[in-house]
Amino acid sequence: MAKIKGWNPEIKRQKILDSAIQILNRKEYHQCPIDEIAKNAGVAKGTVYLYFRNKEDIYFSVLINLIDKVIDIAENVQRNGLPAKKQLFLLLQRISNFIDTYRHLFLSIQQEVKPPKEKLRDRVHKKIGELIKAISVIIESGIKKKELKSYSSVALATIFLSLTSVIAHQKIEIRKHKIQQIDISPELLFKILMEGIEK
Amino acid sequence: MAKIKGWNPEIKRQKILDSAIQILNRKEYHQCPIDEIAKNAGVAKGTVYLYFRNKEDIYFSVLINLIDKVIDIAENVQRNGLPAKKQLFLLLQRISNFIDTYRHLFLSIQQEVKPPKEKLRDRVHKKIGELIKAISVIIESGIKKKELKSYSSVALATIFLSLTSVIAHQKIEIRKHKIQQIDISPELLFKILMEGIEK
Amino acid sequence: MAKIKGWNPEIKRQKILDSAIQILNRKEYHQCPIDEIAKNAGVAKGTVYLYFRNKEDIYFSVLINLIDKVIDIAENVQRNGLPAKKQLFLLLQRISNFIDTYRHLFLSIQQEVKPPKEKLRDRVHKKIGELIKAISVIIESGIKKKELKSYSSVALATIFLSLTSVIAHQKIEIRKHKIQQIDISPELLFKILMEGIEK
Amino acid sequence: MAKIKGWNPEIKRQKILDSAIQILNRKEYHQCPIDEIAKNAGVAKGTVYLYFRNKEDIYFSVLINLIDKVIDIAENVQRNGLPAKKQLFLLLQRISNFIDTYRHLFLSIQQEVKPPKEKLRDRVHKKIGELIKAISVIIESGIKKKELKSYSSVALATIFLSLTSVIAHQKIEIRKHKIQQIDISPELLFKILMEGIEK
DNA sequence: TATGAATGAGTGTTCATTCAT
DNA sequence: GATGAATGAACACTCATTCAT
Repeated sequence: MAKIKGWNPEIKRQKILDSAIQILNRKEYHQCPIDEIAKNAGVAKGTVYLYFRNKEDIYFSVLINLIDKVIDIAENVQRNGLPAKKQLFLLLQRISNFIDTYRHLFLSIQQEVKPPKEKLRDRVHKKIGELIKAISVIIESGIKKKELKSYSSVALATIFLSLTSVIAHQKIEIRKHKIQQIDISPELLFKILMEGIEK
Repeated sequence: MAKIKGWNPEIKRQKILDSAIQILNRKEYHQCPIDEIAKNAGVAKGTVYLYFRNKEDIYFSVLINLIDKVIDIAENVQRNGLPAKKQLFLLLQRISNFIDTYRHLFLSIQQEVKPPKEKLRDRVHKKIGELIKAISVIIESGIKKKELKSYSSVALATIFLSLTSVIAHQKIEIRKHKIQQIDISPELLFKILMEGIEK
Repeated sequence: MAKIKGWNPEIKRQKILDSAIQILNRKEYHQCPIDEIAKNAGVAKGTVYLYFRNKEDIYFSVLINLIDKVIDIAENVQRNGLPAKKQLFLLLQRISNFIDTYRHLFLSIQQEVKPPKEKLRDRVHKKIGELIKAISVIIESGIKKKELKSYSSVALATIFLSLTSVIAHQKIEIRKHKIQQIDISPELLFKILMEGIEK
Repeated sequence: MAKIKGWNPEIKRQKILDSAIQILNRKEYHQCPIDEIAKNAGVAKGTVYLYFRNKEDIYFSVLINLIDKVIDIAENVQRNGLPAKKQLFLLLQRISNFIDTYRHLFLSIQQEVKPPKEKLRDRVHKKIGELIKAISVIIESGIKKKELKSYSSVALATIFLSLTSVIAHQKIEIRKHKIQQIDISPELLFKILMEGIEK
């Protein structure tokens, strides 16, 4: 299947994707000319179109690539055999680290993506569904082991994910603007999620 | 042709802003030509530039306008003299209703807005700070009255706000794609926020 | 309706159209960048799009504009009250002169125009229908007055029109390549059309 | 991998040419990427460039190939020993059949081909000259045998050829648009060519 | 010979912004 | 102040052609 020597489409595709991730993490979609993504990947503009149908395809592939990474994190955590609560906390920390690198794109994932071609968007929606599934597996087991209250695990996973965006916003504020240092740590977030805020 | 006595630039500005809110709530920023916003407001393209410096100015003014509305909601709730817990629940419900109308723009508020001209963005950040402040007033009083645990009220307000985006996403999913009806109601969200999910 | 002073959309539209006619008469469609048409018309590229939907719209508008001119010729000839035969000969001569200026575009009219958006092409087809109609009016009257054999006037008009392309080819050959000076004059063509070549 | 003995570059060249004929007969020149022609011929894009200098070379080779086929038809007809008139009618019919298959390309032949590199175009012009020569041989003999009036045989051949495009247009109209079924049959065309339309 | 990945010039189109009226 | 015609920078995408393998 693969060419006998040297050339590997997957590698080059990933190279372009990585370049796109860098650029799209810095600037908004419409401020990222394909040309820049290409140059940054060390290829010509035309080459990008050998690996992606169009700009949207790149964008959504980037998002999916990123979600996949988070899914990996979740699955790894889930496999470590610790109690569900510990796993959730670990997951929060790991995602927090992940966000250190992919601040803006991470928020794009959560952000409702407005009306481009439907098919592409659905790819992302499905992926997010997978991510929520992966998180809900952890929660599910927590519920079974009576560690957690028996709410819908999917609902809880959704809420959990949404909380991570608090972290993402924090990091952006802190780094860029040094505004009001509210500092919501993963620890605090986790505590509240577990115990609530009611006295 | 003679101007009627009570001509008021603020009124026209608001007309344009309202038009922009409508359009920007439907489509993505780059798909909303100034021309469309102008026509929709019943004025000519050039007129828009008499009231706004440029397109970004419109966009951020729209966001600020919206945040102002949410601040109003928070302040109204805060003034009604009910217990803090009740107030928070009421606020969640009111924001939920608000989101019914301003789904997409509401998410744009939360979404980190990427690198346009810094000054404009800061206006939005400050406004969000005000909103969080308004919410934290409620929380603060709850803490004082021992209704709530004594975490940083700003931190709690931030988390509270971030939870509302769960609702916004719900509404979009439900309306547009009818995917997995997870149904996270304000009631559920509120319960979890109060009591946590730990058994 | 029209602006009180100075600005007249029809005049500018025609200016662009005239520019397009010049350029498209010299080179093939795909070798005529909008930019060149615009510059040649003394306007900016964007301005062209205020008067035409897109490049195809320009192209077909050019063709229609040209056919209209030929229709005018035919109608003028038809109105002069001469015998049909004389009229046909006059028409052939006038078209021959017309071709002097619009050699290439004239052939484009006759040429089947391949698969662009159907609606636009149909505009041209309808116009050609009108032209054939205008010619057939002359022929019809010739048939009525027993000057001409009673074939279908539309068929004869179609054949007549197709013969003019012989002239167009001639002119191109003569001017450009000076190949075999066959020299098929309108006179010869007309004689053959009238009397046939059979002895 | 070892080349079979009888490998013949001419055969592969023709394969590519045949592929190009198919594609170019369906779509306009600029809508026929070399890639498609190559794929359709079962070779790689690069291979095409081993047999043709560039895309234009392909195009003009296609036209020449086609004209050659028509020349063959004319020469075959000419050799059958029938009276010139019969031969001309036969030729008209055969070309009519030929057009059934090569509608669009046939019109491209007649169509003045605009300013590409001159050398290539001249090849086509020369070929058309040959075709006209082949037709004029028939006409010449008709003139000699007093079947036909003694006009310039080349001129008559040119006119004859131009009449065939009436047929080509017919076929396109009929097949594609079912517009006004004027129906100009080869029979009618031939009758008019022989006897004229004058009463 | 044959391949097909890579290139990048070329171009249609959009749209924020300006400015003469 | 209000208008909307005009502008032209910006950008996505195509595809003929090349060349290393």
